[in-house]
Amino acid sequence: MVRLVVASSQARDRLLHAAVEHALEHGILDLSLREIAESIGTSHRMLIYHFGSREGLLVAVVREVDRRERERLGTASLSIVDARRRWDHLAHPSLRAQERLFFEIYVHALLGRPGTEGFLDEAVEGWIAPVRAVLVDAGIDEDNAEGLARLGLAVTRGLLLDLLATGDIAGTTRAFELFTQLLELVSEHDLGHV
Amino acid sequence: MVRLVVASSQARDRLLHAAVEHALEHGILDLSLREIAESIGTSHRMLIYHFGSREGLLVAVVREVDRRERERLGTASLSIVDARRRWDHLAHPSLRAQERLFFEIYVHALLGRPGTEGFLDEAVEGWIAPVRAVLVDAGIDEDNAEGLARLGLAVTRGLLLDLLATGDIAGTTRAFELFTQLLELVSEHDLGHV
DNA sequence: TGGTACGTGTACCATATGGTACGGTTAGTC
DNA sequence: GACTAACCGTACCATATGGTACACGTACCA
Repeated sequence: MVRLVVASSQARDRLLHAAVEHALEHGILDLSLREIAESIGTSHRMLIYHFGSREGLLVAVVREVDRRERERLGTASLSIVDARRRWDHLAHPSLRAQERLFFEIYVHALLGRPGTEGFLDEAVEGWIAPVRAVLVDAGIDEDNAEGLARLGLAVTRGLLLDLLATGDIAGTTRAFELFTQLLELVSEHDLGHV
Repeated sequence: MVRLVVASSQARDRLLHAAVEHALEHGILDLSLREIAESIGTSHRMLIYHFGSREGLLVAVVREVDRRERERLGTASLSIVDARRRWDHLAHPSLRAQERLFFEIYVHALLGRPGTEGFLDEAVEGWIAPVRAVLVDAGIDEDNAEGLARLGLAVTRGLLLDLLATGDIAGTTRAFELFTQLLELVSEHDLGHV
């Protein structure tokens, strides 16, 4: 009998967890069923069995990473107040591997590889609306909130890339604080509307 | 006889060009010697011959992409004046594939894969100094120039990622312009020194 | 007790990969 | 013309991969 819909089970969760752990350390790009299985002392046959195929596992891993990222970057953390603590939250050392994997999947999705459908929409568009709302609440001109939300996401991801590359927590924190100070100037000035 | 140092030649350039073209379209992560060779009607044996190994070719491709990126982002384009035209230059449609490949190698390097040594230093640290100089010339406070340079690079790359993901040229352009307007406010206000 | 569905391991297959052995071709040089 | 070295193609090899066939065990239920 062919398994079309994979059921959830404890064993499946264990396999998925191992796959994510493996991806966090070694990347997802050359994800190998045998390596993952070996890391928890089972056979790659199990991964095929529980996820249908390699791509099935890849989809599950992508979804899981996406879920963790969204869980971590709750809208609460997007408030523009207390920038230092917010950046510390975003850039916490224990989350480096997760962030790196996130960007890896991001690029993966840019290349249109199977298993990443919908990832980019969630990663970009899915964040603009909530950030925009937070900005408006913080007193930002509505006409500029959309652009500033986009800008804020870009700054966050750009600086996270910088941090991943250099490990310079002080420099990136300083840059992030500068950005928030710039934002504070917005409420005191008109930016002109394009 | 073993070729330790590969000489430059017309044939080698042709192979490298084909490899870069292939990477621009299909990515560099699962770079296949056979596919590249096939795309110009030769055998993968030639790539091994001219580049020593798969990794040798990968190094050459990375270097070439790095060179193109630096050639394109000359410091001239980093001036903060005429933001609209600068962004149009950065985000020119014909350069999307190149930018995507750049990010791909960036992630590649974050995972510490062979062939990407030195790439991150060039991609981040190598740009901060020139941008910083441009900012100082433009009248930015010296104490803030370093952080703003870092911020500017982050904004540029973050928005390029956004653009690659969404294709929304209008939205990203608007966000970029907002950023330059924020910068203009800097020269009129103290930012506080951390 | 017999049967059925699920879960797991072993062995295997077809394929694709990087790399090598070897032979052939061309161009330059004595 | 003969030798040499660079250049290139064909055939091959060892390996790793995703996927499949099949056998075995367990749990549940009639």
